Amino acid sequence: MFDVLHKHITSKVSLTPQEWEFITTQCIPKKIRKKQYLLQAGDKAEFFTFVNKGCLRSYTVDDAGEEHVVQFAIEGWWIGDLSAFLTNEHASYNIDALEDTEVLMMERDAQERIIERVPMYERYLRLLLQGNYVAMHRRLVSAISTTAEEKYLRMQKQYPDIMQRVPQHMIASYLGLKPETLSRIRKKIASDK
Amino acid sequence: MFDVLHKHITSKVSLTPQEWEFITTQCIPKKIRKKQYLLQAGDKAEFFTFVNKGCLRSYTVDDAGEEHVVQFAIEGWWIGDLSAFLTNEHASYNIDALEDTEVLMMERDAQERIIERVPMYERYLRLLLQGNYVAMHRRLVSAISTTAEEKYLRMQKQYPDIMQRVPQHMIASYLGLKPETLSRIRKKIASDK
DNA sequence: CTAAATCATTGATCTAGATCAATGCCTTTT
DNA sequence: AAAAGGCATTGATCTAGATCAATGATTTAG
Repeated sequence: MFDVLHKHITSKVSLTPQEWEFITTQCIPKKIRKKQYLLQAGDKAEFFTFVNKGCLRSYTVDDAGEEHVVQFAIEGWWIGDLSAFLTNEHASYNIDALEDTEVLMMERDAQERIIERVPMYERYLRLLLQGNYVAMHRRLVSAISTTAEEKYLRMQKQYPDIMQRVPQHMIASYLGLKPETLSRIRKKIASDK
Repeated sequence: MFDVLHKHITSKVSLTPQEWEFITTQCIPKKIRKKQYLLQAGDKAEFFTFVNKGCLRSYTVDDAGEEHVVQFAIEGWWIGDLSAFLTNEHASYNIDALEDTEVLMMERDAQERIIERVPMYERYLRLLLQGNYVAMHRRLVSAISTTAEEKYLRMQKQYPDIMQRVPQHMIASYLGLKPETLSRIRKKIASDK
């Protein structure tokens, strides 16, 4: 149940058995069926979520009603509207399940209780954020300064596992492309080699 | 000399006078003349930099020799190649001064010494990262899902101070646009109202 | 104070990717 | 197993923004 999270945390910091025990008491396990929502825009963003098994995606809906995929999360990833979680505001993203999924949910207060009791947890959070920051930076630079084809190839290289599990039109959305464009790019790449 | 940094840190966490004193011993003040480099791609990224006064920018140069502005930093901002700093690798960004600038430089080891001695500094770093993460997320979503005009208007709204200090073609680069395009957008906006 | 860069603006094209539309292929659902 | 809704693919256009080019304006250097 908690194996994946344990591995994830202890790969970054070390914990005493008591500390780990305490952390597990602060997590709420939950199962989500494919297509169900975990969070909807406008909800209070009371929790952050760790994926044990399965696949989730977060996305925004713009004024024109268009969906934009912000993040995918598979086993071993955290997902949530960090901005709303931190500022205690209403979520501006939706999160739903792309597969039947098992998660651990951690409420804001639980998070804070852990920080109080488990000193190294603060470092874990910092390291987690650092990693995400660096990854997002790469994505941003790629978004601003490369062609559609290059974006696709980079993603292929960086997240081959996700590319295989997720519908193609959602990958297009994640990259800021239209499904038709991605389809043509794939065709071109296939014929190139 | 250290006022700006002191204000910045204590706005997020509280420190004892001794702790603050220790932090100041770990900073290296430096002045940089306009157009000088603070960091060049390929350098070891040994430090992270806090801006006391003035304005810096970080940018990449792509295969075609084109510059892409990644970040601006004015008084009260940190700047550096975080990715390279964390992983102890060579920088992939350049950083140079857009005005005569005063900074405090903190080496990786100094950073770690502070974390050892000043427990709340870890939280400061986490909060700093969180804020940056949220801001970058906004930028990414805007980059992927909005028109050039909207990007410009958003930036105007979010960083009016930077917009006034920085050459227009660098703002274009930051937004992933060409200078000509930004010029036309500005013209259109001016005529709209 | 003058010459030389550097920068913003404007006009005339070009093009990557979007949009519109149609077809067939898988998944779900019944 | 049939029907239906969601997907990927392909073709025919369209368009936002890029590119190329020229002209002033403004900054910088000597």
